[in-house]
Amino acid sequence: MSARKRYWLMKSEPTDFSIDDLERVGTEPWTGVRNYQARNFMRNGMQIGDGILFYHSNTQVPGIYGIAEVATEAYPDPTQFERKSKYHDEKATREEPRWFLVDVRFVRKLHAPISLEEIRQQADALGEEFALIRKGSRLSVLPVTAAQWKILLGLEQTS
DNA sequence: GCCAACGTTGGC
DNA sequence: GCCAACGTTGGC
Repeated sequence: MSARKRYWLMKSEPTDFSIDDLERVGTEPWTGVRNYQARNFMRNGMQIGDGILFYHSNTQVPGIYGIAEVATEAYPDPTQFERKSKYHDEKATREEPRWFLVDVRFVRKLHAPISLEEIRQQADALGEEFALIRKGSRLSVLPVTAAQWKILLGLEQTS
């Protein structure tokens, strides 16, 4: 018995980890999320097989560059326990981990990226609750409705 | 590089 | 519980 598939958008700086990197490795643990809202989406919301829009931030043309999917249930982010990691959290213990992640699996690259600019032009259709273009929102993991998913991928040029 | 917006920390 | 200080995000 599986619940209905959900959709998400996950941001990454391509200099740190890009859609090409994901294609190369296939599956990647989404380490380093240190925001409670984003953590909660991964820990409480995500299910294996959910769709992910892979977004490049902090780059020449910010936007959606590929599709991925949730590959595992949520589990504790191992980097919180690693003293040498920049993601180390001294308040986290293995008995009571603070940060969770899922593994993300490559599905495909888009034929052409869907730029943030194009996405903004669909603001009315996407609705006010869409966190990507909500003023001031910087969430790196955010939910996407089935309707929004359809609108966004409808912007992909297929030629 | 700038800076607005936001989240977190810590003193009180 | 308040809030100033600080750090981070991320578009531009």
